[in-house]
Amino acid sequence: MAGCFSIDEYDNFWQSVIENALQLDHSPNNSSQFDIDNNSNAVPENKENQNSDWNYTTNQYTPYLVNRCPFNSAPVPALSCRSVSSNESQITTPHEVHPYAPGTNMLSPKNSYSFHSAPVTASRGSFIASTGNHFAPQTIYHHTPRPNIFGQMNRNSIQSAEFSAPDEYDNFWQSVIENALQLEDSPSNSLQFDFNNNSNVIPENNENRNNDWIHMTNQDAPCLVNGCPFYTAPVPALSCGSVSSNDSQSDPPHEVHPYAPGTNILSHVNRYSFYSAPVTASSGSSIPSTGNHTAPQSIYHHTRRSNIFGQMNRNSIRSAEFSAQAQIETIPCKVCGDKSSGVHYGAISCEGCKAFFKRSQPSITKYRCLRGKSCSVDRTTRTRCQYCRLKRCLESGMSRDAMKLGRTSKKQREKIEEEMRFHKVQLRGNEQTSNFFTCSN
Amino acid sequence: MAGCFSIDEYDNFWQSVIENALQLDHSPNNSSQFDIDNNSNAVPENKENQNSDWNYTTNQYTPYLVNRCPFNSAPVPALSCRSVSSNESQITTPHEVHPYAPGTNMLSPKNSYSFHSAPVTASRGSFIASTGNHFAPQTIYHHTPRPNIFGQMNRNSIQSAEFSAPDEYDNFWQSVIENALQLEDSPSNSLQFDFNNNSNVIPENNENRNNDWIHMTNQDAPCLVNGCPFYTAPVPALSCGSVSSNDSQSDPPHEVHPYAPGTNILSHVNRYSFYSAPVTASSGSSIPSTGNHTAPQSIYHHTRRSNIFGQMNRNSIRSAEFSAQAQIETIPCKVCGDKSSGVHYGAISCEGCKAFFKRSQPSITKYRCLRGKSCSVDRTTRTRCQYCRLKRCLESGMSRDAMKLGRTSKKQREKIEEEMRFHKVQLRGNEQTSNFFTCSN
DNA sequence: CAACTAGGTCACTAGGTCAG
DNA sequence: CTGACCTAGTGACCTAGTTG
Ligand SMILES: [Zn+2]
Ligand SMILES: [Zn+2]
Ligand SMILES: [Zn+2]
Ligand SMILES: [Zn+2]
Repeated sequence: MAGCFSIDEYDNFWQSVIENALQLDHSPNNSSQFDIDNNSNAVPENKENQNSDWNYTTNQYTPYLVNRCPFNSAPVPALSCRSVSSNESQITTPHEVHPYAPGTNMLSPKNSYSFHSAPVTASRGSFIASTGNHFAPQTIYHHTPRPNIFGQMNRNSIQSAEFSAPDEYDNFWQSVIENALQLEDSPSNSLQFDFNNNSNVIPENNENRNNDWIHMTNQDAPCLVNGCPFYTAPVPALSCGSVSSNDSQSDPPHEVHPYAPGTNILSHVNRYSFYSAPVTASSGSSIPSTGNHTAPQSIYHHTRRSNIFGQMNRNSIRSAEFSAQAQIETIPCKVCGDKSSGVHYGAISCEGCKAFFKRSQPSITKYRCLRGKSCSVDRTTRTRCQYCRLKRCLESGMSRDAMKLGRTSKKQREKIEEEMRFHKVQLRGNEQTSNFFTCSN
Repeated sequence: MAGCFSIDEYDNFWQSVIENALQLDHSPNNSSQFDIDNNSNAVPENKENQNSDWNYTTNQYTPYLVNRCPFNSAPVPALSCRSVSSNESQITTPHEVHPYAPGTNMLSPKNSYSFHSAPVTASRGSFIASTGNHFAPQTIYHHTPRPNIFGQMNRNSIQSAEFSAPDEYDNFWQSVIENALQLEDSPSNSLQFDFNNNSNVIPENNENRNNDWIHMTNQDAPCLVNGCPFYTAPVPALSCGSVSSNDSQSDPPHEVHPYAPGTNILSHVNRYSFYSAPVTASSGSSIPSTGNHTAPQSIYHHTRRSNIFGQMNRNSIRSAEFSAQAQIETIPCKVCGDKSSGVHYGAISCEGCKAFFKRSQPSITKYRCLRGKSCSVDRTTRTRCQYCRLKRCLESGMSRDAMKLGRTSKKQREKIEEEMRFHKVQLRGNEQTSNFFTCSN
């Protein structure tokens, strides 16, 4: 069993896997779809040159700027095999791009459809503060390119374009990966990826100190992006480099295998993301070192994984990634049914209703209903009748006297969790939110 | 030549400058304009008391709440000498406020016309996370007061009210400052402000590595707020306190002279603002240390300056500071292509289309197309066919249910900024937008 | 402490207004 | 009828401060 893979070794392994795959007869690049020279479907040069953003980046003849991407050698599809919906502001005539083609943001979060802001990185081996990687993920640059393809599309289009790739293409690469994982010299068969016999992971008791971490560091389900070829590949469990521990570290952290599943190498990394990310367990101390490393590898693991969601706050990360731990936000606003943000003035309510109730305090009388005092109050209609909105607030039990400060007590928490469970079921069970929120009338 | 000014020394210097100036015969406070006792133009007491915002804050008899402001002893004008435009929602009868009078927001950015956001600070010497100052600039509190004076005025009015002060008043204080700068014991004559012989500034080659920094750290034009009496005063180049170095520091950073030009003491500081700001030049290294400080003072200088614009990304900062700012208006109306004014009924649209859609609400059917229901709808033709205009509105997604109120969320903002960038490029690229957006029949 | 929320801010827009 | 201009709300986001 192999020991510890260096980044180069890891790279080389996957690189050769790809290269071998490209030789196969049934490889996509041997199809006419990828025959760029005989393809009129490519972005015309003159089009590209009209837009400086496109200049050197979307040139389909030199698609990959970076040599660390596993798709480095995979061909760019030039031939459209299905149509992509587009809107009026799309730069060129819409043309098909394979979701996993280099230059596309396969792994990127749905909401990071812009790469214009992606840091243009330096050369390999440099340190990029914004990502916290010692080895700058040059793939970021790699992915700077094609924003315009999706840039002006709406989310839904992006999503489908990204993730509902033609099966053939998907399956081909998926099987390439899967076969590779069987190889004896695969990283997955190395000690480094052997979680069961690895003392390098965060000790449970540490994890448990911070709820935020519990699921994030679950190393058994490394990649969250369904459809990613690395979805099933293992996360490295054994760190090769040393890590400094806190969330604001400025020194080069340890190496993280850029393609390790669970790390979202391809995503646009928001510079602010993690400095505010949840951190250490113990107060003032650094994270307990594991072996001769100062930080648990999984912190990095976490950090990288958060990338998937870009700049989110803790709660969002937690719920978005794992939604295992129920959040109060799953319970809709008792007044209008919008997403709640906690217990305000005694009722689970949204930011809007909270602020509305606050503003309404002094004079309940000043509002007047122009209809029958039974206007509907939901997310879209809530602003149409102040009287009825305030009525709903009061009916929901909002009151200045009911203000809740400080922590949620265990009893409260229990009650809330019960309700959350109910709403989860509701959500899964057919989105029929019904009139649960209509506790009044 | 004096050495390093402490904050107290810096304060005291300016305090005494002001105090001396107030003794001068031609000082404003010796004019009848500032004779509050014999002045009927002041805010009437009963008015003040009507609005809790005014209560204790705008009491003109005790105008300064803080003793660190250089204008602490400067009088509040009570007598109007020119008129201020006002609108009906203004709380009191409009009355003149001298732009540099205490209680006015002389130093505030033009777009911070509300001070509701100014953090109400603690006592001197405490640490305020939000500003990153060890010595909390209490003047923030000081300047919280008079929002209502300008509160409901539009930007233009504010701007003129703030910055086009009566010349006499301006000139008086300007010359006071200028004279003070000539004094031997002025901070400007101290080593601390001597940029030419100061190794503590960022070396040029470092600055130049990152274009973004070039202008920001230009120490020759320290204060951006035209009209500020410190406009011409120097920025300290030599740090007196120690600074921890990285961009995500959590410890109290060094002291920054609260009144140092370039520091925007009055602005509301968003906590995340700068931790991400300085992206270092050199690979793998932390921010170049300066002397025995770990961070270059000018980064702080920059940092502070960014405050003016709150939490913006690099590009925004740059453009906001040094050129006209990028606004949503760069994105044309989705209906007619005219200049948009925001998101109305769910679509980026112009004032005209907004109002048109509003008027069209009650009777959606009443319009009729006299041609083939495919009339062109642009800036000039939009009024020719109501039917087709409304059709375009609906196609653009305008709907009463899509109303967006309140602030733009970060995600929305990101999307908008992406589109703005796109349209900027289009604009630069020869304005031949032609019928680009009309690609879908 | 860590987990919460009241309250504050202020960037935004619906809807009103009124001169063309 | 149109649309430039204005303001009362609105609500996303933040932080001080409270509580278990
Ligand atoms: Zn609500
Ligand atoms: Zn009603
Ligand atoms: Zn329009
Ligand atoms: Zn028509």
